[in-house]
Amino acid sequence: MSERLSEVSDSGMTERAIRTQGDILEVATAEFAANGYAGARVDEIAARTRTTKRMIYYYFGSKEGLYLAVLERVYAQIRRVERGIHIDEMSPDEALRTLAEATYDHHTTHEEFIQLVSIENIHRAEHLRQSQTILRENVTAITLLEQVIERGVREGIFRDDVDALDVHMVISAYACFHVANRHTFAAIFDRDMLDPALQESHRRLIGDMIVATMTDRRSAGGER
Amino acid sequence: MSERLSEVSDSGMTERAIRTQGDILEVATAEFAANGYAGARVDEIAARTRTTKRMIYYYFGSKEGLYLAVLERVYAQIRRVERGIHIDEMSPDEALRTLAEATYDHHTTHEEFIQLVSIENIHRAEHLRQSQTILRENVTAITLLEQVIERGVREGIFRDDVDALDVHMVISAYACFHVANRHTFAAIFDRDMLDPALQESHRRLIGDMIVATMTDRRSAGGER
Amino acid sequence: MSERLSEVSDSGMTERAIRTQGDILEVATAEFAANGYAGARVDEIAARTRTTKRMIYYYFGSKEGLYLAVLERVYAQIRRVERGIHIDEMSPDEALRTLAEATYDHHTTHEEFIQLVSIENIHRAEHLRQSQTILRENVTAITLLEQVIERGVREGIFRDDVDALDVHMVISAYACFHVANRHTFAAIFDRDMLDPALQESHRRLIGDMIVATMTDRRSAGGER
Amino acid sequence: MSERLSEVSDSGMTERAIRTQGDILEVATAEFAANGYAGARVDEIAARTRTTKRMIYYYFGSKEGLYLAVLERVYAQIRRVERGIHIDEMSPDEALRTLAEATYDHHTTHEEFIQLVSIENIHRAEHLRQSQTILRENVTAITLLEQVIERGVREGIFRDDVDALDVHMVISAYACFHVANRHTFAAIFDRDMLDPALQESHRRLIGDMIVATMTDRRSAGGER
DNA sequence: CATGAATGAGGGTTCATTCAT
DNA sequence: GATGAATGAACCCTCATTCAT
Repeated sequence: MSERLSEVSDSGMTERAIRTQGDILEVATAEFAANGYAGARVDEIAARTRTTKRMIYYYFGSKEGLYLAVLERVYAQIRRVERGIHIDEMSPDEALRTLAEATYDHHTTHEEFIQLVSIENIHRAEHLRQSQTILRENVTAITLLEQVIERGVREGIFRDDVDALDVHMVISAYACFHVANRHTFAAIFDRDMLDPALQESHRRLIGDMIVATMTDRRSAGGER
Repeated sequence: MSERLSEVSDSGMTERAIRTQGDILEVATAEFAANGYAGARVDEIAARTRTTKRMIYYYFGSKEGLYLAVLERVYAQIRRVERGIHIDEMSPDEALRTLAEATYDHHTTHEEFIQLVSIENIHRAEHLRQSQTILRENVTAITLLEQVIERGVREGIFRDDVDALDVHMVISAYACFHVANRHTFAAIFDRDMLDPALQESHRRLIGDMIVATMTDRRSAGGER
Repeated sequence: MSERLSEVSDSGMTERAIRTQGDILEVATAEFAANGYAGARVDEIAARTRTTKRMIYYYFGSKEGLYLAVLERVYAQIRRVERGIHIDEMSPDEALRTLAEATYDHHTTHEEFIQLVSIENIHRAEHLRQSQTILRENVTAITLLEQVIERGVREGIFRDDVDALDVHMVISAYACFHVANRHTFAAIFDRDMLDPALQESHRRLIGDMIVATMTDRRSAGGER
Repeated sequence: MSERLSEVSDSGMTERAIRTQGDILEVATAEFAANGYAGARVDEIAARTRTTKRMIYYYFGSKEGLYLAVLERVYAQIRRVERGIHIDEMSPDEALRTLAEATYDHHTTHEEFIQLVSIENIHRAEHLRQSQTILRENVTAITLLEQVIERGVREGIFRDDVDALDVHMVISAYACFHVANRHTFAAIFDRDMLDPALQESHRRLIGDMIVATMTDRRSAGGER
């Protein structure tokens, strides 16, 4: 199952098979994201596809197998974005801001990814844990951050008691929240966090926060 | 439906009826939080209760009615926490840190609440929107924040381009993420964000961040 | 599951429930006997019942559960027959003949039982082994035989190198075969072993065989 | 369909085609014997074969066609055994014992044959009846028995009210039972009828029985 | 208030079989 | 001859919900 997506580029499959699978995956991604794992209907997915329900089982074995493939697909996508970021010639704080904004941009434009992550968490990540591919490839997400922070600390402009994983968490939390909690937030406060009018300032805010925090004199070191 | 909980304190119900309802709600909260709306089973809830499935329908009308009552219950709980916070004699930055930590404390100790919020978002808050009680009472959550920020801005120590809702969002995002994305984060990075060993530093970090951001000279207004 | 049938006489069930279950069991017995475990259709069983398919799952949990209940039912029936046999005042050979004929009579008039046993054997008795009730109660089937044979050996009229289980096997084999292999035998040799015209002589033959064998001078002990 | 196997020896087929068919038949025999007709899976058979599912349909037309071919194969095998028995110079009782033991030997060493016969009986021999080959060739199974019994009766040492088909039935019943009911018998009485330690005495027992019965003075003729 | 019995609609899954290449 | 892709019918099972007592 974990290998399916990579096989797509192999020649073990016909053009048509690739298209069919891709078609199913696209529809399934939307359905699972919109209704949760239990709420999604295999029948409904099949109905929105060029093919039949039977093909879903032919290619993915089960509802869970399909869900897993969907998960791998969206995680593969975010990896591609991460690989496209280049921060070699920036100052540490510039780099930090760039990384923060890249995450913000990805998450706010990939609602389905965030929804699937939420769903996965409701299920205690039990499906995610089955995918060695995802686990293996996605740890590297913080490699860039580690390098930047190390440089900032070495140059004496970053506090040294906040590690890369903490920073990643803060950035992810901020970006995720925009999408994941969009609806309850809007219902209660009547503000759509993804309103284009807010985008620029929100995009800047996460950069501000992370840079202000890492370069803050009072917080860093001292009495702690 | 939305009025049911308030009836509890009325005298239209026997002691026993109140206990039965409370019992059902407690079990239902756990079940919905653990499995999502579609994933939760009415049978399972009934089985874990002292009463029978028939009682669930007697008191709550339907699965959706029960879910709504559960939502109202957990939202009522967070309101009680908010009402208990007193920041009148603190400096704006102290107050900000206090509010941030209170949110952090609540969310990290009420996993079920966060899970239910996640679930509600997957369903585009369509249930939440049905409860006037929740909507009416929970907007007030930012009243305190508004006062603090206004004071800080007036005193010239806070930037003025970040409003109370933004600050609330940032704090909520941080606190939510710890619980909501706990499992995927742990699966990929092998770090449990709720690990007691991390609690102190994580608790401080959100205060640091919000204070550093609001008091940062470079970020506020000016050149941008 | 194993306790179901005995519960029937308890008061934990309404009259109606007992009837419903009995109805289902009767139809299911016929269906499984006629089509095998895999070949039987739950839909078909439900259709031939006063109730619906849902009730089958309500009472028996699964196709397998139903099959198991069917198995217990037919095995309970044969136990009742066995308990009704009285041979206390017969001579050993008379008793032997009586027991043989009782088995012959039961098997040839309970086609479904034999078919279910055949089916069970195709599945390596994996269901039977799950029923402690059947296993526990049906070993006693040879108690009578043991007593009779012991008496015959003691009186010196039976050979002593054939034990009760062997005799049981011989009798069962003969009686089973009439029903279990009825169709292939008829197809090839054009003789219906259950033809009423043959019944008398076939009934006597198994008695003849078992008595002749046990009392045969040449076979017993001696030169072997 | 019924003619397929005979084609094998014709030259209308390549070496390879013959091997492929044999391969399929062997696997199919095991699958049908182990799971029954409905329980056997064409996919599974194909998977255990060197060839693909398509080939099964190419050679055998359908699941039923394959099953029929399997049936013909195992019945052809037992015919070969029968043809190998020579009893011309034996006394009637010796010959009888020899035939009984031959059947016992064949059945206890051809579990799949017995299982397939059981399965066929569950389906009321409806497949068997389609194969003229099997029906035509297997009636001859009792020719030898007929001759022996006739001789015994003529010589006055055999009773004359038990015909060859009855004897065949008794012998078959005994031998079949060892294999066909092996599992339920073992489950209930904890004795494996095919235990090598029992083989010798069980092998002798059927001979004893049939000879004792046919030569028994009391049973034959007389008062009946 | 409370309980076991009952239900209809639909959900996931599987099977034998066929098509296109 | 051989292969992967595709299919429709049906199969087992489950769920929220209601009824009778």
